[in-house]
Amino acid sequence: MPREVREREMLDAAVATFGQRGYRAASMDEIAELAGVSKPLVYLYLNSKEELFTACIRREADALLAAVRAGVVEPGLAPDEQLWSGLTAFFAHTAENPDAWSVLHRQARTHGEPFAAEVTRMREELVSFVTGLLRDAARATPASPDLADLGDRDVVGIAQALVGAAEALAGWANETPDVSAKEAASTLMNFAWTGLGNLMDGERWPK
Amino acid sequence: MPREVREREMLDAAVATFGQRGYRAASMDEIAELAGVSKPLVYLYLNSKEELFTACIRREADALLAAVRAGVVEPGLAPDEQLWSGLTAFFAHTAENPDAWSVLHRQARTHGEPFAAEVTRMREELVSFVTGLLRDAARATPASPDLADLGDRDVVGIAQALVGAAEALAGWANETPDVSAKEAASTLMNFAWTGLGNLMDGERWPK
Amino acid sequence: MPREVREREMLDAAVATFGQRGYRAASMDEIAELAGVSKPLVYLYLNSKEELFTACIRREADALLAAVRAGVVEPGLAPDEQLWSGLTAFFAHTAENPDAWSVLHRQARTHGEPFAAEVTRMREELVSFVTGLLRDAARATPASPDLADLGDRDVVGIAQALVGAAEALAGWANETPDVSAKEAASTLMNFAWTGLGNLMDGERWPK
Amino acid sequence: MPREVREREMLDAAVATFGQRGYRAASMDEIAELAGVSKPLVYLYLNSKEELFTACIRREADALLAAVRAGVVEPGLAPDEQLWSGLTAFFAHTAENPDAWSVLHRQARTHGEPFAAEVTRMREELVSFVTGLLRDAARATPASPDLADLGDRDVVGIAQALVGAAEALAGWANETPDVSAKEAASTLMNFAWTGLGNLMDGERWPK
DNA sequence: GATGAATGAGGGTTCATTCAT
DNA sequence: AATGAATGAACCCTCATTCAT
Repeated sequence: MPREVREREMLDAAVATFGQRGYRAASMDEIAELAGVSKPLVYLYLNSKEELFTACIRREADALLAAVRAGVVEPGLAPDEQLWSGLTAFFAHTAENPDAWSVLHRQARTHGEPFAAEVTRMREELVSFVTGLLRDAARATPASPDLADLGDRDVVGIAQALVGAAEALAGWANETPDVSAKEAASTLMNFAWTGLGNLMDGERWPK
Repeated sequence: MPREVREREMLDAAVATFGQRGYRAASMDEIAELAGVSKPLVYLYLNSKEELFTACIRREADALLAAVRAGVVEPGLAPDEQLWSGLTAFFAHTAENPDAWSVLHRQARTHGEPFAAEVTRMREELVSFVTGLLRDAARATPASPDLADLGDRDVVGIAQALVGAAEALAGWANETPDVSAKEAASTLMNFAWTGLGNLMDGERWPK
Repeated sequence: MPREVREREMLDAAVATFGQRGYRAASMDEIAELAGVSKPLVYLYLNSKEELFTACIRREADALLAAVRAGVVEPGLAPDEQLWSGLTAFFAHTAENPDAWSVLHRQARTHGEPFAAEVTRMREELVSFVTGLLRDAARATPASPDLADLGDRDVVGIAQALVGAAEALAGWANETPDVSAKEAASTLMNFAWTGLGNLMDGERWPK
Repeated sequence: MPREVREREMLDAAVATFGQRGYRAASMDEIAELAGVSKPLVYLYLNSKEELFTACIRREADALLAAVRAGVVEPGLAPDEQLWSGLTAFFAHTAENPDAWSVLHRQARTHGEPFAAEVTRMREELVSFVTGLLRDAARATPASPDLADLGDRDVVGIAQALVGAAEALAGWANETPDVSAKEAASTLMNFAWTGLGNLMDGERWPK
């Protein structure tokens, strides 16, 4: 069997095992067995547990970023609709790849460097993606005094909050039966776009 | 030395060690040494690593809940101001107890049952606390058609999103220099109460 | 059983195993079994294979040096008789501790730093011990133009040769039946003190 | 590429690797890579690690013996000058082939049978070569009562000591900067031919 | 003549846990 | 109330060796 194929199978097995057991609790034995190969082959191809885990993180981070970007490509949409598209793609992807999501959201950030750095990279790309959306939206609103008086730090903070809310909802949606990606995205838009204050007054998203 | 005191010292040492190393990487040896006692004594008082970790989680979850509740007790406040108080207390507590926060937010949820259950319990109490606030607020807004048409699931989802956003901001605030609890709370209120849509239009919290 | 005793037993087992198998081929399992303890206890007391081996080398090097020095203490002897005493003690010690001798002469010098350094230290002490003897002898021979025109390097070289010859004879004596320490020492004195050129002419040591 | 050439390249690589790493630490992977061939080819030609190492030892032992014999062929020389020639050749060869010398002197004798036997064979040939020289020399000294009263065992012991001294000096010369083969040989002749007792009295070799 | 793919076996190290005192 | 001594089990990693092509 060609190396490339085997290597992908190993990564699949590793993501599943790491996602379910955690980095430390996952054993190379279990990963090898799940991949249907012997342990030495895993080492031959991926060198060490650390490199294997890093390779998992990188692959899944790239896949998630790609999924979100792909979900938002339709041009000419209003900013809130773009955001909604991205969120829907995000929730759909995490729901379809729960082990990968566990690796990224839980395991990788819990086991120190050099793993956290990989996820921080992804998170920063998501955050900058969101801040881009927000700034675009602000520019497109003529009456707006822009987001200028919020300051860069506030904007980043808000994006962090949005990503964190999305991540929490992803976990909740995965554990709650029958919550579709669209429903999760709508819930989040209600919360994040409309704002609690206006929800109180009966407003809803989409208006 | 009385048992109760020793036990608290052990839990302190355990929270610090688990928080910094993670559940698996923390060794009973290290915890015992940090607590200044011999390993068999740890076992005598706390039975096993699993029970020790569970005790840590439970103690810190209760402490965090208590801190948030204590931050909100002033009666007669407007709902948004109550929310702001609770968030401020939350951010202050997590900033002052980073190891405890690491145990609750990262470690406990990363290492499967029975630990995740403890955190889920805490999270659900936070969520129900927040939903209570929201429902109270809605009742206090006469013009509101209440939150009724949102459905229970939406309300819970929104609360989950709020808690998730708060958790993400807590992490970000801990890693970013000089972000005070009040600043984090204000950022979150801007995001969560005002809503992104209205931020675009120049609105800010507090109005 | 008290720690000190156990530790000595472990070192005994380790010297035997390292001496017979070599550093790499000796397994911690075998050493532990020969010492009658479990492997973790070996690690608890001696930390690692490397430290264990180093401890063996150090202990045996010190023991050998002490044996040689003890063999030479009689004051007032002529230099050649002092040398003969030291050599006899050396051959007796190596014959009685063949595993220790293997560790020092073969294993330690074959497995790079930091082991070789320990043996180099011992060898240098032996060499400086021998050069001391030689210089004393030269001073005590009034007619001698001293060893001055030999230069320091020649003296060290000669001492190295003597130690090397002794080491080779030790190996040969251990493998050849019924070669006593005294016989080996006498053979070496014939070679080293009398010199081949004079042996040819029928001279012998002692004259 | 013809088999013979490939095989020599493999042995070269193996001698270098074994000499530097030691028998156990050298891996077939590293040897194959250094030889520029795939691992199965090494097995095809040399069957196993053990046989490969044995082949290395045999080749280098023969080369060293040949070098010493070649250094001594000039007929009609005095016995001490013949000995000096042989030693010079020995020191020159070991200095030019440090990896080979490491294999013979250190590695081969440190890793038990069947390797030690190969070196013992070589050593015995050296010893019998030297005893031949000595006996020839004794016969050529009319006044000498021959070496008869030394007994065979003494002669062999003396030859062992000489070879051991030469080996020790070879190691010392390799580690000490700027010690030429001739200098090492002269130092050894001073020691071995003249004898320490006469060095004390100011004698030197050559007289 | 030559190799990419693959593995059984074994070694160093760590750790949660217990027993006798 | 407290500990020094000890271990079974498991984990990461390496390596000599083979097979199909």
